[in-house]
Amino acid sequence: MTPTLSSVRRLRHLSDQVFQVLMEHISAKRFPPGGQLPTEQQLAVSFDVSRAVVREALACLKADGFVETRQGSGAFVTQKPGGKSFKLIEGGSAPALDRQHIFELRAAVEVEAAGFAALRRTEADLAAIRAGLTAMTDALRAGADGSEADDRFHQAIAAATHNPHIRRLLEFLNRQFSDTRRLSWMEIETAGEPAAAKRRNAQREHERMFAAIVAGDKRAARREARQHLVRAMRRLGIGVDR
Amino acid sequence: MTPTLSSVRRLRHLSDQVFQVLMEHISAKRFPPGGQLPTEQQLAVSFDVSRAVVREALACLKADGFVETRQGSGAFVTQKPGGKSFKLIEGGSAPALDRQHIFELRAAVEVEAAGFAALRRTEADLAAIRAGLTAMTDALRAGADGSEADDRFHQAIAAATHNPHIRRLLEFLNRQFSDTRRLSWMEIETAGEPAAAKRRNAQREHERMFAAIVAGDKRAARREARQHLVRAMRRLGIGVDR
DNA sequence: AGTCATCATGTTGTCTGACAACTGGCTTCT
DNA sequence: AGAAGCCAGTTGTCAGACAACATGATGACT
Repeated sequence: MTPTLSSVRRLRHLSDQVFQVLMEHISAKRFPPGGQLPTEQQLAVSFDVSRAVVREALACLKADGFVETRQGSGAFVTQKPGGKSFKLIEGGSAPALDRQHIFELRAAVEVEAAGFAALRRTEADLAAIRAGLTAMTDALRAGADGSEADDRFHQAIAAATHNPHIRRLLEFLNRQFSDTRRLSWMEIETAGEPAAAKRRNAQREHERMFAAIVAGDKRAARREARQHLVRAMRRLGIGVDR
Repeated sequence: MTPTLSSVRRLRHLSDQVFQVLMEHISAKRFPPGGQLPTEQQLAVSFDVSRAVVREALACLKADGFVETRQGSGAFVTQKPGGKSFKLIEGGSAPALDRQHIFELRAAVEVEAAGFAALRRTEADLAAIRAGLTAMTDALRAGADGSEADDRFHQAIAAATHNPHIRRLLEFLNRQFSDTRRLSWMEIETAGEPAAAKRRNAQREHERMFAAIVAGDKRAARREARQHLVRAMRRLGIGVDR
């Protein structure tokens, strides 16, 4: 029951702790890029855990692209660590997951996505976007939660860019955002009386975005998307720099 | 030497194969979100591998946020799979890593980054950007490879946004891009005679971006950044939709 | 002496078996 | 009926062993 004991055995999974410590060492360049790590045996005795735990931690590091192993040779830090995956919450050190900064990134991509959608949309794309739009209208009329329809609308636009990376990044950011966004809608629901009015405004902005995309007007699509997102930030109570 | 043999044992590591198959099943929603996976034992006998291999594959899936395990209960698919990390090369199925689409994404973020940098840059930020600029000039004058200075210039702008997510995403995209970009510079070196002229043009665009950021003119910064990136795409021989 | 095959050693990859920690449902006792 | 405790099942961890592979040293042959 010594207090120092808890510092080692507190986190549920040993492999998580090993992962975190190794990640920290790599981030601090205590293990320099391209350098070789200690052997699994050495790490195991060093951390006082079994080799299986070390291997699991290394597997996570490999998955994130911080380490690569060569059978018979050893484990090495990647020249450009972290080159395989992008995470909002960097391993261990959480930068607060602030809504404003994430939303700014989302807006940057979404504005451009609207522009590309205007250029490249097919008839099928337009149909999908329209479907999201009408679903939103129906939800609004029924007084239901329109967030799902909102998702579909934006996802359809992302798909219309025909750029898989833009589409997948927006999916990723929305996934990270959905929890807080649900919460925000609830806040609006409870706190703000003119919730319905806000939604009607959002819907009007959606329609203007859609019109620009239908017209194939890239600049207008970007402008409308930007306006929609800026206003959405205001509606969600997120600070916005213009 | 039978051909069927290769289909099973071609990927070096068994855990990679298991990871890929499981990932495929999850992507195809054969294992639905929120659903429970078979036990490690069952997976082991099903894949005809040891439980250690299965555990390593599951560790990768956990690291990417597709699966979460509850000790004593089992392993479950996340409600929103893939919510923890964004990768350009989706697990196994490589979407060709096409330069155009990645560059489009990079441009979207970098244009917005220039805008935020114009709004938020401190004196230290301006000094860092200027340092990258002068380094580029020196490299250009010395006839050296200016790609490193170019990196520093763009990274300094990304840092000036004071938005860690935008900065880190640009770092990530540049890391993915650096290999192909180095190649592209070489192509320019060999194929195009007016390589020096192209670099001078790029440098002029950089200076205009910098001037807009110094002036704190968000719209001008965005405009110059967009123009720079569009022209960079042309210089690199990447198709560009305007 | 120089070159090449061979081997010894060390490292990662995989297998096997076992036990600890924990969960959830079931039984059993009051 | 309600609550306590037990029990099978599952993940987490440990230990030891062997296979696959890489690398440098050793030795044989030209």
